[in-house]
Amino acid sequence: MYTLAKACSHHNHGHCISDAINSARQLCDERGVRLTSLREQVLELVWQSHKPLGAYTLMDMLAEASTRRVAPPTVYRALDFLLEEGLIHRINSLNAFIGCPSPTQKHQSHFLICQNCSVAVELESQALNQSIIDAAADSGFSVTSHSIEINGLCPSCQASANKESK
Amino acid sequence: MYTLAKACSHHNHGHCISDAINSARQLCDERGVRLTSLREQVLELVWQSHKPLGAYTLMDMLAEASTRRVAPPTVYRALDFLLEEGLIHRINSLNAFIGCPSPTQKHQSHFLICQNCSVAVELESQALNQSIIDAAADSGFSVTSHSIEINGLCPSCQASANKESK
DNA sequence: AGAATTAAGGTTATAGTGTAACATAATGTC
DNA sequence: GACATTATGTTACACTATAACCTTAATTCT
Ligand SMILES: [Zn+2]
Ligand SMILES: [Zn+2]
Ligand SMILES: [Zn+2]
Ligand SMILES: [Zn+2]
Repeated sequence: MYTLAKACSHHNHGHCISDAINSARQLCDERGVRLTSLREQVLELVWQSHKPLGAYTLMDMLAEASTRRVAPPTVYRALDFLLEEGLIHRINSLNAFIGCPSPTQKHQSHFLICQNCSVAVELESQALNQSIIDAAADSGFSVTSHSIEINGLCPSCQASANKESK
Repeated sequence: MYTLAKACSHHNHGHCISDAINSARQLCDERGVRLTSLREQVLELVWQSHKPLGAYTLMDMLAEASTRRVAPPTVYRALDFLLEEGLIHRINSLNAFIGCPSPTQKHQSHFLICQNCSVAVELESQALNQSIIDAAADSGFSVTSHSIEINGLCPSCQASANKESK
């Protein structure tokens, strides 16, 4: 799991990409599912940044990279596969997709989303998970999945905002 | 705030509707904003059930009720107003809207959504709110808003499922 | 290896969701 | 009533996602 501080500040992002691709290959191999070149290419495009990207943006990037036209179903099918295998998540409030840094551990989609720089990072909190389970149980609700999307400002954008206001 | 048990079982739903309309009128009056007949009509349609409804469904209901054609911007503008005033919420994972039973108290959008009967009810948990604030603070993230969408089975659908499997 | 089967991707068309831009009507202010 | 403001009507379009059908590639089974 990457920290928010890392994702929204300067870092060697090549490592993020190669780590994601490598663990995806291993994971797919272990599960006996096929990480085809198209799927890998889409995963790599998703990982170009820590910002969620829309399907049509990915489609354009794909078209640009391969000098051939790409139609929506092509990218959506790849995205469906990646979602299914937990290699990416979908941010519902943005209609956008982002790479998962820890696809081997099954987990729910919980995100911090900076409304200034658009960076989104996963939030992992056992206390938060427990709060959800408890709250649902109080209502007699049986939980199968949940998503949390928290909007606000990442540390670097808070710093910029403070400078501005001085 | 309605309980989940009430919303997903038989109850006098007329009360839900009239309560919602009455408090909306009062709230808009106090705030000096106009609950026009169109806005009130959309609010009433949203409250026809405890299930989130899409904008186009509402548009069709509106057209059917008023024997005149209604275009998307008409319903979206009414929905925007109702969202702005906190009279309804948007369920991002469903692209749908649902009435808020407690619009006078400002709060975030936290929902339990039954994947069987589609009923969605708000979840109010101070512990959950605190968990979010704490988890975000740990990352140095400054929160402005958040939404939680929990999918699963409501009590009555759990009961039905148990019967089925016997 | 060759045939049968399955999985993945290509292609076209269309469904579903949401807005921009501009015109008209209603409301509020002086 | 003149004027500014707000709300709604209208048309056209942008963005997001899927259905249906066909072709190609990979896997499986003799
Ligand atoms: Zn990175
Ligand atoms: Zn930021
Ligand atoms: Zn009710
Ligand atoms: Zn149910």
